[in-house]
Parts: sequence; C-alpha cells; structure tokens
Amino acid sequence: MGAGWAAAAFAGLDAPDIARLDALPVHALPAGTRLFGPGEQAQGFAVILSGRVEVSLTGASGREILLYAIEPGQSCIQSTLGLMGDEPYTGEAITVRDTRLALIPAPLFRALMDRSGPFRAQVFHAFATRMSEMTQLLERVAFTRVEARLAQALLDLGPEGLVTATHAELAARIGSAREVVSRRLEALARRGLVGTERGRILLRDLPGLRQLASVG
Amino acid sequence: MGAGWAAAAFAGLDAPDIARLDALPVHALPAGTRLFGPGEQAQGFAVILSGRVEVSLTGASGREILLYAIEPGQSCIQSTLGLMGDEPYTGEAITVRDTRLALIPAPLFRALMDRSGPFRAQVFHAFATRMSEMTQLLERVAFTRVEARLAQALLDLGPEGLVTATHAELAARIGSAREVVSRRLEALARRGLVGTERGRILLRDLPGLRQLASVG
DNA sequence: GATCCGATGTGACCATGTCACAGACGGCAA
DNA sequence: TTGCCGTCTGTGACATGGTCACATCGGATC
Repeated sequence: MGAGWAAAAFAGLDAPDIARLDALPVHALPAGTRLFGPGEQAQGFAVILSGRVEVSLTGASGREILLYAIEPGQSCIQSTLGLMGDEPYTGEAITVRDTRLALIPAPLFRALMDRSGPFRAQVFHAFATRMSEMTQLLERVAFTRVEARLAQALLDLGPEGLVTATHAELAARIGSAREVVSRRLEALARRGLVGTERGRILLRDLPGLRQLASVG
Repeated sequence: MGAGWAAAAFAGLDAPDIARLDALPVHALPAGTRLFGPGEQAQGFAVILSGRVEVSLTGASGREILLYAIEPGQSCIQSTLGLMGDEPYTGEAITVRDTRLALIPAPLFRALMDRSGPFRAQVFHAFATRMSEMTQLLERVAFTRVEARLAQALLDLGPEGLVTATHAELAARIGSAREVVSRRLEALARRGLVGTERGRILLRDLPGLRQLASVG
C-alpha cells in the first residue's frame, strides 16, 4: 500500500474523501519506533500502510503482554479511544518492522465519521474486532495454562515451523516470565514437540502444538 | 428511567427519533435472567433502564470472571459486536437485580447510526469506555496479585463497609478460585482489615483496603 | 585468545489453582 | 426439639506459575 492507499483501505468512500486521505503525508518509521505510550494523547487516527505495529501492556513488575498487532490496511483503534471518549491510552505501541503509516488528523476523522457511512462501517468493524479479540485474550490469560499460550504464540510466529525469538520475547508476548518460558520450552523439547537453539525454536510437531494450543 | 427514557439516555437526538425509541416495548426481567450466552446472535441493541446486568466470562474449568456491569442509562456494547461485525458473543449476560430494558431492533439501530450524530457519539463513547475498562481489567488479571483484586472487589461491593457475598461469588468476580478467596480473606482478617461471617464480610479498615487495591 | 554482553539454565521459595474432603451453619420437616 | 440436607467454609496435599539470585554459555568485538 502506498500512493492511492485510501481506496484500498476504505472501500466505498467517495472520490473527494479518497483524494483527501491520499493527500495526507505518509510517515516512514524504522522498526522499534514507539508510536505512543501510556497516558499520551492521540495525535490522530493511524492507518498502517506497510510493516507491523504491536500494542502491548506493561505491568508494575515490568512484565509485558501483547494486546494485538496492527497489519497493513488496519487502523490503530487505540488511537480512537482518545478521539471519541476521553480515555487515555493504557497500552504502548511500537513498530516491530519498518513501517509506513498515515495519520488522519482528528478534525478530518470526525468529519469522515459524520458524513461517510462506509468510513464509519470500517471503523466500527475494526473496533468490534478488537473488542472481540481482547475478550478472547482475557479469557486465555485468565483461564489457560502457560503451555497453551506458548504453543499458540509459537504457531503464530512460525506457522512454517521456525520461530526466531528469544525466550524473553516469547514471555513478553504471552504475559509470562522468561524463566517460565525456558522451562516450558525445555519440557516441550523433551516431549519432542520442539527443538531449541539460541535465538530460535524449531517446531517439530505442528499438529501436536496445535492440539496443545487449543486444549488450554 | 421509564416512559420517556430515550431523551435522557440519548441526549441530543431529534424528536422523531426519541419518539421512535420511547415507543419500543420495555421488558421487565427478574433478577437472575440470562440475557445472552456465548455464541448467540444479538437480538438488538439493549439499553438498561433500571436494575443491573453483569457480563462475565466462564473458562473451560468452570472458573468465572466479571467483565463489566451495565447500569441504568448504559447500553450493552457486547450486543453491538454482532450488529456491527460478525463476532459472536463470548460473554454471558445476566441480570443481578430486577431489570427493565429496551431492545432497539437491528434495523432501527443501523438507521440511527447512519443518520444521527448524537446517537453515534453515544454508542462510540460507550464502546471506547468499555474497551478501556477491558484493557484495565486485563492488566489487573495479568499482572496483579489476587489480594489486590479481592480488596478492589470488596470495596466495589461494599463501599460503606459491609459486603454481602459468598466466597464463591467473590472468586467468580475476580477470576480466582473459591479456596483461594477463603484463604486470602482469612489472611486479611488476621491483619484486622476485615471480619468474616457466613455470607458477609465486614470491611474494618477501608483505607488499608484501598491501599492494597491500588498497590497490586 | 581475552573480554563483554545478551541468552539461557537452575535452585529455592512464594503465590495461586486444583482436588478431595471435613466441618459448620441454617433452614426445614417430622 | 431433633434430625436431615444443602450450602458455605476450612484444610491438607500437590501441581503450576512468578520471582529472585546466580551460574553458564555463545557470539561478537577488541
């Protein structure tokens, strides 16, 4: 997505609005850029054109958990909380790859919400999806064992069978602790489900992992 | 809230729309009625006029956790997930007191969303608020100890100092297990923060409990 | 090779969840 | 009153998970 991204990202918008969006500057951000952190005010409504942004939560102890990721064509719903309600951010958004995004300024966002049905539908749908995902995440965190969440994370990161991530990164993703992940991985390795090397994990038994991830 | 509830619940709506909403039948439901459960399709957009509805999640093991409560004048956001996206419910909504509510049928809901700015603003705001609350809940469940969540629950249920609830009910509220709640309460009692009787808990040290609830 | 740093392994200990029961209490019927 | 029953609460034993303190290890750099 790049020049002319608006038509693809917001199907059904009329031509003048598409032109307005396409005219917005596109920001190119290197991997590792922090888009916003807890308590900050929204600059506008962010639409990701390429790359990937992850939004995560950090607890008092320093433990982290991934809330959700934003892929190309998706918008950063978290940024709408500040635009629509008065809720401050509680999460932190960071680019995990080189990323290009457009920022719809608050006034234009509000105008589009008012006059464009398709735009509204898009925003609402994204909202509903995130809410649903967050509920599922809450359910997994509250009720399932680390092993199931870890298996799910491994499958998400390397559906082909190879995951390049440290134990600490995996822990931050599933909201656990590094040591716990190390021990779980060792246990999975003993059972032949994975192989471990420094910085990467080989998934040796994808069906077995899927089973673990779903059972909980 | 009763006859003429719409003007109060949706400030800024124009007269014809208020009349349409006021004309909807009001349902009176006894405490303990189940409004919807996991996987069901939304009947419409529910607005609570009096009473209280609690939405909670149940894990495979049977453990429960309270997602949020809906008070008079608020709407059941969960029901919009089905109306706007195609996400099924994942929670279960139950009246905890005798409750009266109006159900806005899906077609009227969609029409109002299209043509009424104030209605949209209301729905969006409610959405943003729930999302923010859910995020905070996730943070508490993922990162704070049971003791802090329990103290918070006690303060929520009995800000005056008396809580009428069983240990099992408290456990369901905070997403823990009955035995754990029993033991935590006993520990709090030993420290003089609460007194326990069958079916109710006396909060002896409100500032102390507030401290516990906030520290995590 | 010597050194440094991030990644990983380990043991101890506490908090929490689960299971299996044992009492304890309150209401109700005989 | 007495006995019964269902619910609430208490307890011990054990598995899992989180935290802390270190030990090791592997690679990169000098």
